[in-house]
Amino acid sequence: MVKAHSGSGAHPTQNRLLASLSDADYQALVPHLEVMAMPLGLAVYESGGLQGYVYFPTDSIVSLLYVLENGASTEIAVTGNEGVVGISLFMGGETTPSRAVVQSAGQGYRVRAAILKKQFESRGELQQLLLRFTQALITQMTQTAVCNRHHAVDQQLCRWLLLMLDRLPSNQLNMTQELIANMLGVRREGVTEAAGKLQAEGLIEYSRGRIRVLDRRRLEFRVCECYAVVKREYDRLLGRATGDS
Amino acid sequence: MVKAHSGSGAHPTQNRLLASLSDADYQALVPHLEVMAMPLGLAVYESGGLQGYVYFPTDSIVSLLYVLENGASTEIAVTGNEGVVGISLFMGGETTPSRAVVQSAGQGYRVRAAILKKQFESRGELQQLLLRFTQALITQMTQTAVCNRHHAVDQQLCRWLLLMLDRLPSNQLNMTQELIANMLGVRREGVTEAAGKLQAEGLIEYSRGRIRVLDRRRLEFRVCECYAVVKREYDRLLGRATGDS
DNA sequence: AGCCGTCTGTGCGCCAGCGCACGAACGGGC
DNA sequence: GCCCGTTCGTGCGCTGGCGCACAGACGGCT
Repeated sequence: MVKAHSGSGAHPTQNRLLASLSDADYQALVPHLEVMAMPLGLAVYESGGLQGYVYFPTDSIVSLLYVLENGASTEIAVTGNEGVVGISLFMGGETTPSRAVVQSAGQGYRVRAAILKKQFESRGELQQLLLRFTQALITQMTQTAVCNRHHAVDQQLCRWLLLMLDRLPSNQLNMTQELIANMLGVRREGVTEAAGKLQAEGLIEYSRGRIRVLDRRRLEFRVCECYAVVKREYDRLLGRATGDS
Repeated sequence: MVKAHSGSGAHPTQNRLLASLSDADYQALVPHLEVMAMPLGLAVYESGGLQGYVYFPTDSIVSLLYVLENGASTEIAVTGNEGVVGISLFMGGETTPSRAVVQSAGQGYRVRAAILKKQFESRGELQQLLLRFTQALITQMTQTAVCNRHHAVDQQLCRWLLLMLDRLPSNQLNMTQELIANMLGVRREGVTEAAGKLQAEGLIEYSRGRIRVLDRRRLEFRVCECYAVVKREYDRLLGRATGDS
């Protein structure tokens, strides 16, 4: 059952949430962690569907997104190695009306929901950690709502790029403009235009689904306030981040 | 200390969250509840501010809203007698970067955060209830984000009216178009136009900050899917609602 | 080398919502 | 009953993003 040390040297502490557990909580959870490949596009949860696992990304990134009846979609939040996917499984609702899709391929760990839930209910510290993460996630969601309403596409793109970058080992992300458009809930052409601006300014460089961030500093200068608000809350609630400015 | 029976016959069970507590939890909490007037515009929480109380509205309604640096604002979610205001106080973060403002005057109860938190940590059932409520709130927030992005102002107005209606004893709400505009994060003129449409269709009737809903059924027919999604989640997670179609 | 599917750039017309600037209508206070 | 502040209606021009349509450009595959 202990499969925590297989594959390419993956280790549970690569997920910062797991890493900040107390020794007791950590030891209790580790035997139930399974390493898992998270390929691009994998739907970790479906809207309203019952899934039995909770996921801890290490070098992968998962988007929570909502798909409308007419097919239009919007990303609600994004989770990488700083968090956990599937909060509804310990919040008591079992499911949510949104999807969770792997946006950046990599690895992660998963635990059976029942096991995590049991530990959630018994161990105070694990619970507090998960709840604080949930609150951070809420901040990200609300800020997304506000940003959707008030800010222009190119600023939203900046925000999104920085969110991804914070959760990525390198400064390169594999993502077509079409996909980004789905995330931001805008037209693909809108992304082309916004990305064109950023490229012209020398902030990024991309071709055919491969984006490299050249100047993170200036990206942070160009982004709307929303990014900093979210970042600050994550740092405050979960401790200082790594891939940082 | 027992101030639960003062004023105009207010009773804790008028808040549905309190009403659905087990007898033990309820009895433990009641001595610490204080009746409280919730006048229009009262800022129950300020962004980032430390407030010592958690609030349970009875016939009042509180908006969670986010104010941008330039003064523009957007409502994130709305809470009435079905819930509680101040989740960050038991989620572990103590505060959030958003405001909470009374949108519809009335009464409510408040408890010192420390007391609620203690019971949250000891009593399993109270905790589960609050967490399920939190998840419902998250659904409302995400749906707001999506609706902001994809739906027209008049549909959003329908959604908003229905949300308020569900939390109000009557079919009348006191709210200027200016205020509604702040909530929806749009121009006042946009609300004038949208409200004009609804009035022309005979769905509502309003004058000088007083809106009466004449035909709730048709309002539900006109609203976007977002309302039903949220409603369904609230019903699923918190039990069947009252002010219902 | 050549092909073909994917990805990106661009150019329309269109419309919703914005920002601004008034004017009208209502209603409470003296 | 009058006045004045609040609330609501309306008419601009402007812009950002949408929907559509098509052309170039890159890259993997045979």
